[in-house]
Amino acid sequence: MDKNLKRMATMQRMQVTGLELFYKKGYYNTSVDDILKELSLSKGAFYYHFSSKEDFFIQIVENLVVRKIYSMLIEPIEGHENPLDLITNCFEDALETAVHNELDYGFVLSNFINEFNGRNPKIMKHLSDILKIWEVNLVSSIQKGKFNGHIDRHVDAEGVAIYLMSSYIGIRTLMVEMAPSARKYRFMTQLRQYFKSIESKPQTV
Amino acid sequence: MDKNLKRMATMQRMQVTGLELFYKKGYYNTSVDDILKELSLSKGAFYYHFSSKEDFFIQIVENLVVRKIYSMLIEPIEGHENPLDLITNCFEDALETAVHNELDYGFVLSNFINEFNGRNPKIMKHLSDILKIWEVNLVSSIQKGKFNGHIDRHVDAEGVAIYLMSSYIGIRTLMVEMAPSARKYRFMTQLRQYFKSIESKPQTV
DNA sequence: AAACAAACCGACCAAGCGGTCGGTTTAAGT
DNA sequence: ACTTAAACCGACCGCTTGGTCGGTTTGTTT
Repeated sequence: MDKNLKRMATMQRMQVTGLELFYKKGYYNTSVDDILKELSLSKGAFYYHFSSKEDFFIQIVENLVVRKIYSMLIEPIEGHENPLDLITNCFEDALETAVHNELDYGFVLSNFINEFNGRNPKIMKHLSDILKIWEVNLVSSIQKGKFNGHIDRHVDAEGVAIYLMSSYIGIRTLMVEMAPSARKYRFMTQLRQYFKSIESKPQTV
Repeated sequence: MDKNLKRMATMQRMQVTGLELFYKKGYYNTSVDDILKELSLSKGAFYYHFSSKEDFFIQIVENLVVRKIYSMLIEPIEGHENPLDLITNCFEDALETAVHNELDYGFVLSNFINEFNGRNPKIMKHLSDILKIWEVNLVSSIQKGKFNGHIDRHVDAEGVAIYLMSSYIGIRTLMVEMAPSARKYRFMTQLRQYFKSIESKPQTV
């Protein structure tokens, strides 16, 4: 596509373009030829590097999707500040990125989970693992917040994590469907409202 | 399948089976022949009743999906009681149904939105319409709650609706992926926490 | 029983799919 | 210059897909 991508190893280029198209059109609705056409490469090149379409996809998940989730949703909440602020900013940034991406097709991870759920257990396993990592990091962040006095000691960290993940997955679906900017704003306002209700109350004991 | 379904009009049977398979395996991953095999019918019968696979799907959405959303998510919140209670019970029931369905593949509507988003605008329009109906009903329910003194006058009804829809869509995705019962419980607990934060405070003026 | 249309059958088609394979190009080592 | 192997090409295979169509069955009307 670009001149500076010319030197990128063929395998890498295939994976990047593969993720682009799988994300845009879905796995089953994207053929190997679609990807190869985009890169002016042949079937031979593809099956020289990957043993199957499924294997190709799993490598994409392991390499590119994992990294995306880390940089967008995990690393931003890893500081020592108030977790509620970190999460608020993290979501704010992630959603803002989606708003400004005119070719947004939703949350990569939940899109794929939806597509493979009950259809391909092998791939589902890989996607579930990523989800688990996100969950674990959210939980430990919230627990840290409880310990540091930012979050009410009585709240269930697991519960908060599930609730946050749910709402994020959902808003990303809704933003794709219509009025992303307005929906993002409304979502963030309610998120702050919810956070206010679980932050530690000053008059404790 | 069942003896008592034998009298069901062929068109209806096709739609019911079609929805079953589309929901289970996805639209693109389900062939017309898959549906016909299940019913022991032929291509001729299918294309006598429907002009294309797409047309078939749209009729399924208009007939069956709409009704499902109405009975599961809209009618249960139509009473005159406290909307926060109505919505809580509505979500509780909807999620409990999912928990007890061992063959659960997530929220029909969001699954299809994910599959068709950016790929088939015509179908997307029909799905968006249903989402809009849900949103409108949630908003009016919440506004009623504000008027009747159940919900704090300062909350943004649109915002609450979007937040509720987001979280519901998300938790359905998460429940499909793992531990549905535990996740449902945690979700409902946090939902109640959130609702506590937007209910009308007794000491108002 | 003749007529007729609605409902249904199933062989068929072109196109597209994932995957294979014998052969060619490219580039580095000697 | 020769060898060797990695990288790549593209014709090809078997199979499935959505969709077509000439023909048969079924049920109702007269």
